[in-house]
Amino acid sequence: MEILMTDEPIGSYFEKFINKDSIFVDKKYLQSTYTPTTILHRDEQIKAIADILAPVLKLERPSNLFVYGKTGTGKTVTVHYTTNEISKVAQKYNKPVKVCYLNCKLKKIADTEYRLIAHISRMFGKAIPPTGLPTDEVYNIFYKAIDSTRQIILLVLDEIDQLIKKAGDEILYNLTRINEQLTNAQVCLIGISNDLLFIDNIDPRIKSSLSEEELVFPPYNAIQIQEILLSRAKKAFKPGVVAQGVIEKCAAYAAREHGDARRALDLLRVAGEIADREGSGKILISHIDKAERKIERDRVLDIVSTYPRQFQLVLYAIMMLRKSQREPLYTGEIYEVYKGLCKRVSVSPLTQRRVSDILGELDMLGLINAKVISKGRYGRTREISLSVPDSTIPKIEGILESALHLS
DNA sequence: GTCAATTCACATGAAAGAGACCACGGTCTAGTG
DNA sequence: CTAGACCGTGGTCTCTTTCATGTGAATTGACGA
Repeated sequence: MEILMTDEPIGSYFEKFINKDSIFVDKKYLQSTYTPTTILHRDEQIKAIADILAPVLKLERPSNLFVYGKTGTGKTVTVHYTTNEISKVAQKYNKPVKVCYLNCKLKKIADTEYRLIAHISRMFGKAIPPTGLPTDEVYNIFYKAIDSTRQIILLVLDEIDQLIKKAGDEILYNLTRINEQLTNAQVCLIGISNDLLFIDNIDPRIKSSLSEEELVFPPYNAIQIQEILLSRAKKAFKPGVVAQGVIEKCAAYAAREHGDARRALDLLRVAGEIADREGSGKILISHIDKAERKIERDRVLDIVSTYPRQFQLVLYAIMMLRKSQREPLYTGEIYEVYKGLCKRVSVSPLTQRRVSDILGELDMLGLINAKVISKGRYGRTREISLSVPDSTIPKIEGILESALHLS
């Protein structure tokens, strides 16, 4: 959030804002929710998905499909696109094909068995309370809801690895066997996963029925990302506002991060916003650097201010300890400082077991670097260091201190 | 010097509990005709 | 007689605790050269 630095009246600021011409034509083309009309560098995959799913148009149940690939390799967008096309055609020929897309990562929507089934049922117009019903009851409602008419349902489960990690693989077992319970309707599962190893850790029976077909999305290379960026930038920005080398730099950043196109698009969009706000009529390379820092800072600050108090306490303990002591830090030390901190703010401390998990989660979030090491005779522990840029540390401290009512 | 056993300081897993939230069905109450 | 208020029961969900088991290499100490 940039702060208004001048002392002119706020009204005229807004007026300026509305009159100021932005370098954007339409930002939506750079947002990750946008599905482009043509997808670059994914022809093979589109063709493969189309081949696999085509039988739905004859009302035959296609094989279940499992899609792998790292983040930002276009899995979601490609599946979206293909299933959209299918439902368009199906509509044209009046075939009862329905596509259900669900992102399992979204909290409070589809991160447990109950919620997943409830959410799908709601898509079919059944009202299901957010909690309170037995799970098999919800299944019954679900069966009734979809089995009432003859139809084929393409159930797309995005980030399915998250769901399994949190809720176990029983859901998948139930889902893969769902067709046995149905007389009219048929369900085809399309699983999308970021985690390439995930399928190896589930029950082999489920594995074989879920991944009747598999499809791997390779990362984009830098050139491909450039082309993608270019095609989106053409629509999103006014002509000529993107300086030489900007696209290339964005692509290079993203290619470094295993070819994550989403990241590249975010970077470009934020760079555009910054350029806009600075009143510079062009996006320069320096804006990309600023954008990268801003994205990271916003992400970190968001986590720090929204996560539960116990997480904040652990993080604050790490930051305190870091001042008096050289990194790396170890779990035991942090726990001691944490306990002291709890006493100070009169919060009952958690067990070390729990704190250990919290440290693991902070690591996953990328706020700290935690590596399990063995110090031989002196035990096994996590070696921990803070992994946020130094420039944001004072801000984090500020947020934590006010959130925890420390002085 | 070499080798296996020991040992530390946690990590990691599994299970179960606490407390918040919620639906459902039954009972009670007050208002209505 | 009926709509709504008010329980009790039984369910989910998240965060935790409890108990149990695992683990990797520095250290130790026995052994043989």
